[in-house]
This record gives sequence, C-alpha cells and structure tokens, in this order.
Amino acid sequence: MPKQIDHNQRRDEIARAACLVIAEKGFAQTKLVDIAKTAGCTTGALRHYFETKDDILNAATNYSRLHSRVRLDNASRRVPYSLVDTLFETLPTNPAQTVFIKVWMEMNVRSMGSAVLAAEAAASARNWAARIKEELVKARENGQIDKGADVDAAGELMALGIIGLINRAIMDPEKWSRGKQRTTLEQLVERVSSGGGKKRHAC
Amino acid sequence: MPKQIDHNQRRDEIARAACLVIAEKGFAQTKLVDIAKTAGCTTGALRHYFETKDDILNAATNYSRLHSRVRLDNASRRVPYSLVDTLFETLPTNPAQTVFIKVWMEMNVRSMGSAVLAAEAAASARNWAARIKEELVKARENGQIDKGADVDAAGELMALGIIGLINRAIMDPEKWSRGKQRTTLEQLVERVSSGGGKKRHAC
Amino acid sequence: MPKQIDHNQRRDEIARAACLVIAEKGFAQTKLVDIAKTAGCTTGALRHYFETKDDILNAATNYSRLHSRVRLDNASRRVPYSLVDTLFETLPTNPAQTVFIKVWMEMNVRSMGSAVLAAEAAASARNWAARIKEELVKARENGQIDKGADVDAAGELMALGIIGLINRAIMDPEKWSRGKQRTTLEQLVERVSSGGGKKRHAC
Amino acid sequence: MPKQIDHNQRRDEIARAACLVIAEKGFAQTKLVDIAKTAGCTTGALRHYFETKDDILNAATNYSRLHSRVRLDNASRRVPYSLVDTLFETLPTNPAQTVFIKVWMEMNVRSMGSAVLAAEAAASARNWAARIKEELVKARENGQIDKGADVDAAGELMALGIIGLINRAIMDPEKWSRGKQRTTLEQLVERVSSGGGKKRHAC
DNA sequence: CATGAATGAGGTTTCATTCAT
DNA sequence: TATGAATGAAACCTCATTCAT
Repeated sequence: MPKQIDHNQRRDEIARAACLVIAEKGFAQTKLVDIAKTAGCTTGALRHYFETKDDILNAATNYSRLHSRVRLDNASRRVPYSLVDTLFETLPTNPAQTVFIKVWMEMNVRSMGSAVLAAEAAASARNWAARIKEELVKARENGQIDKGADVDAAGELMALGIIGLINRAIMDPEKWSRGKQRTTLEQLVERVSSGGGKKRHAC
Repeated sequence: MPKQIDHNQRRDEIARAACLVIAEKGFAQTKLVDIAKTAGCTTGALRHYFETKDDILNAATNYSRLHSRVRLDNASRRVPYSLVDTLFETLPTNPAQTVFIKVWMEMNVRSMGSAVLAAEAAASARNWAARIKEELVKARENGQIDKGADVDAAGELMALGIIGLINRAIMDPEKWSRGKQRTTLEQLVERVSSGGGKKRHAC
Repeated sequence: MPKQIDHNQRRDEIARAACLVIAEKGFAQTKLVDIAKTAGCTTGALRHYFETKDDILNAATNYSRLHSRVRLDNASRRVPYSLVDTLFETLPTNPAQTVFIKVWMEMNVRSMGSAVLAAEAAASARNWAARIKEELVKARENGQIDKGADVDAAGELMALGIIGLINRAIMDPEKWSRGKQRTTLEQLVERVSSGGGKKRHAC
Repeated sequence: MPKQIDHNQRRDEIARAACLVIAEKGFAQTKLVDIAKTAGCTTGALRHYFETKDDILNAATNYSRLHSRVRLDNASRRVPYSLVDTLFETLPTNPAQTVFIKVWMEMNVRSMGSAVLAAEAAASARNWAARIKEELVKARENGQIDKGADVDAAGELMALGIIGLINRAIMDPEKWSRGKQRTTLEQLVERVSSGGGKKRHAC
C-alpha cells in the first residue's frame, strides 16, 4: 500500500504555502514552483490536489479568510472579554496575520477581474462586517460601550475604520507600529461606538 | 518645443489608457497590446514614450494619484464649501473615479512586491491622509465641525474610514450605492469629527 | 501454473480495456489512467503486465486484430454459408465491432510513425485481404458467385471495397446505417465478384 | 513600416509545414517546434497566425482537403479526358499526394474524438464521394463507361474502392507500387462501372 | 501483487521586448 | 516616429513512469 495521505490536510498545507508565497512575492510574482518548493513538493505533485493554479489561488484565499475568522473567534472567546483586544487581533500586528491580510488584499484585487470571484469577495466582506457588528453587540452587553449605542451604524463604521487601518498598516508598516495601531483602534472604538442618535439627543 | 509638449501629452494619454485597462482587467491581466490598443497605437509605439512595461504601470499609478488629488482639490474649492461634498468626491461614485480607485488598489498591491514602490505608496498614503486632515481644518474654520475638534486624531480616523469605504464600495458595488456611500460618509463625518477628548469632557 | 493463466487473462482484460478507451477517446487522448480505470485497476498495476504504454497499445492492436479475425471465422462457419452474411460481420454494424474497427484505424495511423509497426500493419493487412479472398473461394464453391469468377482479382477488389466501406461507415455513421451498409455490401459482392475477364468475354 | 506580410499566405505556409510534419512523424508526434522549424520560424511566431495548436492542425486538415480537391479538379480538366487518369491522381503515387493522404488519414482518426470535427470529416467525405460520382458522369458522357451505367450506385462503390486502395497503398507501399495501384484502379473502374441493373438485364 | 503519490521531462502557451522596415 | 512580425525566455500544464509502502 502506498503512503496514506490525508488529501484535505495536504490541500491545506499547499494553500498555506501559497499564502506565504503570495504574501512574500505578491500575486503576480507567485509561481507554481515557488508554492511547490514552499510546500515541499514538485509542481507535478500539486496537481494531485488542485486542477490549476487558479484553484490553488482560490484555496489560498479561502484559507486566508478562514484563518482570519478563526483568529477573531478565538480572540472573542477570551475571558475577560475585551472589545479592543478582540478587534486588535484582526490587525497586521504580527507576521502570521500580516501574511493573511496581504493575501486578502491581493485576492480582493484579483477578484476584481472575475464576476464569480468578485461576488465571493463581496459576500465575504459583508460577512466580515457582520462579524464585527457582533462584537459590538457583545461589547454593549458587557458594558464596554454605551448601552444606547446604535450597533448597526457603529458596526458599519467600525468595519470601515478597521479596513482602512489594515490597509494603511500594511502599506506603511514603518508608520503604523503595533503601538500606533493599538492607539488608533482605541480611538476608533471610542468615537465610532460612543453615541448614535439617541445619545446625542440626550446630550 | 512643441514636440516636447506632444510627447508629454502622449505619455499622459498612454498612462490614462493603462489606467482604463488596469481598472477593467486587473493588473495581472493587463497586457501591453491592450494598453496600446486603448491608446490607439501599437506596442512598438509605446516604446517611444516608455522604456518598459513597469514604466507605464508607474506612470499609470502617478496619473491615477494626480487625478484623484486634482479631483479633491477642485471639490475643495467649490463655494460654498462643504466638507461632506468634498470628501464625497474621493469615493467611487462615478465611472471615472472608480477607474482611478481601482488603479490605486491594484497598484498598492503591486507595490507590496517592491521596496521602492512600497515606499512611494506609503508616502503617497501619508500625503493623502494629510490632505484629508486639511479638509477637516478647513471645515473647522467654516464651522462645519466643532471648533474644538481634534483634527489630528479626527483626520487620521477620517482617512481610515474613507479608505475602508472606498474599499468596500469597490468590492461590493451592489450594496454600496451612491446613496449609501453618501449616508455613510455623513455618519463618518459626524461621529469621527464630533468630539475629541475636550469636547466630551465639556459635555 | 494457474498464476500464468490469470496473468494472460489479466493482460487480455487490460488490452480490451485499452481498446475501449482508444475507441472512445481516440489514440491521442488515451491516458494510462483511463485504461487502468476501465480495467478496474490502477496505473501501477498495469506495470505488472506491461512494461510501457506502447506495449499496452500493441497488445490492444493485436487484441483488436484477433477478435476481428475470430468474428469473421465464426461467421464463416455458420450453416448454411452466406458470403454476404459473413462479410457483413466485418462491418461496424454493432458496438463491439465498431470498437475494434476504431482501434484498427487508430493503430494503423499510429503505425505510420514506426517502421516496425508499419511492417506489422502491412502484414496484417495482406493477411486480412487473403482471408477475404478465402471467403470468395468458399462462396464460389458454394455457388454463391460465378464459377468462373477470378477470385484473385475479385478478392483484392472486395478487400478494398470493404475497407472503404468500413472507413466511411465509421466516419459517417449517420449516413451509413446498418441497412445501407448491408445493401452496399450486396452491391459490392455482385459487381466485384460477377465477372472477371473470362465471364465478360463469354457474355 | 514593418515587413508587409500576407497573413493568409503565411497561414497557408504554416498549414503546409504542419502537413509535412504530420505526414512524417504522425499526428501524435507532431510538436509545435517541428512545425515552426519546418515553416522557418519560432513557436512564438506561430501565434500570430493561429491561436492554438489545434487551430494549426485544423488548418492542416483543410489545406490537405483543399489540395486533394484541386489536384482532382486539375486532373479532370485535362484533354483528352480520361477517367482512370483522373482518379489515379487521388492515389498516393507521389510524395506530395502521399503527404496529403497521410494527413487526411491522421485527421480522420483525430476527428473521431470530437463531435464537431467528426461532422466536418463526414461532410468532407460525402462531398468527396459526390465528386467521384461527378467523374463517373463525365466519363459516361465521354463514352468511357457504359451509357446505361448506374452512376449513383457505381459512384458510391467507386468511392469505397478508392478509399480502400488509398488506405492499403499508404499502409503497405511495398506491395502497392505505382503500377499495381494503376492496374487495380483500372480493374475497379471496369467492374464497378460496367453494369448497373439495366445492363445485366440486357445480358 | 497492488497502490497511488510523487516525479520531472517535455510539451504548449504567454507576452514583454526587439528591430527591420 | 511608427509599425507589427518575430523572438525566446519563462511560465503553466501533462502524463508516463517510478517506488515506498
């Protein structure tokens, strides 16, 4: 009997290798040989798990999305709960997260060239924004933001701010140190979540 | 030197053509022949104006940055001045601006693969954020935002929010209609600029 | 040596599987994996019975030739004997025979690229023509064609006609229904075998 | 201005080069580099004239069909007209014709793997058979075959015989010398065209 | 014997760049 | 200055073959 291989696991390993290469070299410079080398195999072997290069790229996209989501979920489960600490996990403050975010950016851009990919990317973005809103709900329950906060509006704005922060931090890591990302996130949470219509009327 | 003028004009036309192709097909699918076709010439002719494809891509990047900047400047000069109206001009609410923003996104991603380009992109981003801050200053002077607003912090957050909004609107145009972009921008201006530490204490 | 028997039987099964794949997909599109799948095994297993792909292809060729020959022999042994019925068995009027004929055509073409294979194919063709001639002899003895028929010439022409019929029927099955093949074969037998120089003079 | 190239002419040259390579090496062994080399260019240059390898192969098929047809037409126009001389031109009695016939055989086989190609091949075959029939009509008018000959049936049988002859001559050139092809063709014409129902009744 | 993952040579395809005209 | 045919390197893709299990 030949070596028993867990196909799904191997696919994940390849997707992860693809992420590393994409994050390092950029999508356009990502060659199959590099992915294969990083995954510890040859280009031919890749074909046992993926039909085409595009399939690998798509798998990398999903891998990246999934791991970002898992990272956020894990942070959210920490006790005691902290909204800022949780959201902070989504920022490119460490190599691993930076990799996934770079892949996410590369793939967002790539998806602009295909209706199908664009639809997926849009769905993923909505999903992610909804996930951010959930955190605000949780934080409101925990009393970390105003009880009267309009989490719908706040969630949308928070999502935008985080996306912006992620973008700028990736593009300009020199300026956007871990500390500055943290401070900015705190400001974001404070301004965006404090308020909503009711609060302002009360004031 | 009429020839020189024509030469620069032609370079601009080519850069603009490159922007259109990049926005339509994406960076990875942008071929020199397509740029040439869009510019109304042949690949050979491109060579008279640019040494390499990368040069054209860089020119497209600069063209895109310049025009986004000009658009913002023009909006800012309108009388009577309106902060929201001005910032609204930076959003992908019309085909032309959408093109430039797509190019900006594509090129940001592309720049991740090169230290030189990354530095340029970072500088451009800082520059753009500073420009947004200027608008807040102007708006504060005009009384459109609180006199006591901390424009440094607010400017930073506003820049993040706008970047996030641009990203989401580009990736998910179905959800982010012109109207929704407008409404969201208004909320952003209200929450981000209203306040700063002092104001809140006063309340 | 029961193993030996199984071995040969397995080789036959593989050759037959190869025929099916060749007939369905064509020689150029015949992959070892497809043959293995059709034979109910894996590519690795093929190696226990054949050294290379070419060996399998050659085996398929021989299998096809052998079975066509057996089919003709069986038809020839039917009582009462009928020349047309017998020759009819060589035509692609049923799926099985169609498969073998397609393999024969594919392999004829393939053999054009190799002196050794070409020689084999030529020998096989001569052999087959001789076999057709035998049928004419038998038919003459049975009185189904003129006693004075020149079976040498007639056999040659008959062989040509049948080859042509096979070719056209395979290439254009829509036009060459079973019935039309039958009718045409009858005409062929009538015209080709009726005569020869002597007969015509006698007329 | 660059070198002025007649695209159609260049396409024809490439198609012809492809024919030569196909005839020499067989379809399966035909590499683009060989075609390019034979055509006196590089593989890259081929792309100016054909999208894919398959397109080149299809062009070779059409080129082969066209030239076989032209050859037959030219032979048919010779004066004085001779049916046998005309049909003789369709046989592989010289290198050029042998090439085209080999391509025809290769491509017939190749077409078996594709519904579209198969339909084309079938149409081409019907067309060719109709063309043969035309020659019989002409020969009947010229008195070279019986006035009462049933050219419909005879044409069909003649087409079959010629196809068979072509096949055998290509596969077994040693046996099927130019002379033997000629003799056999004469016999074919004599037996197949002499007769039809009326004639036999008269006898 | 059988498996099927892995190999890697060899093919096709792509496309920025060059250059004779 | 402009053309666009041609180049050729580099990528992706294919698949017969191998071999550890």
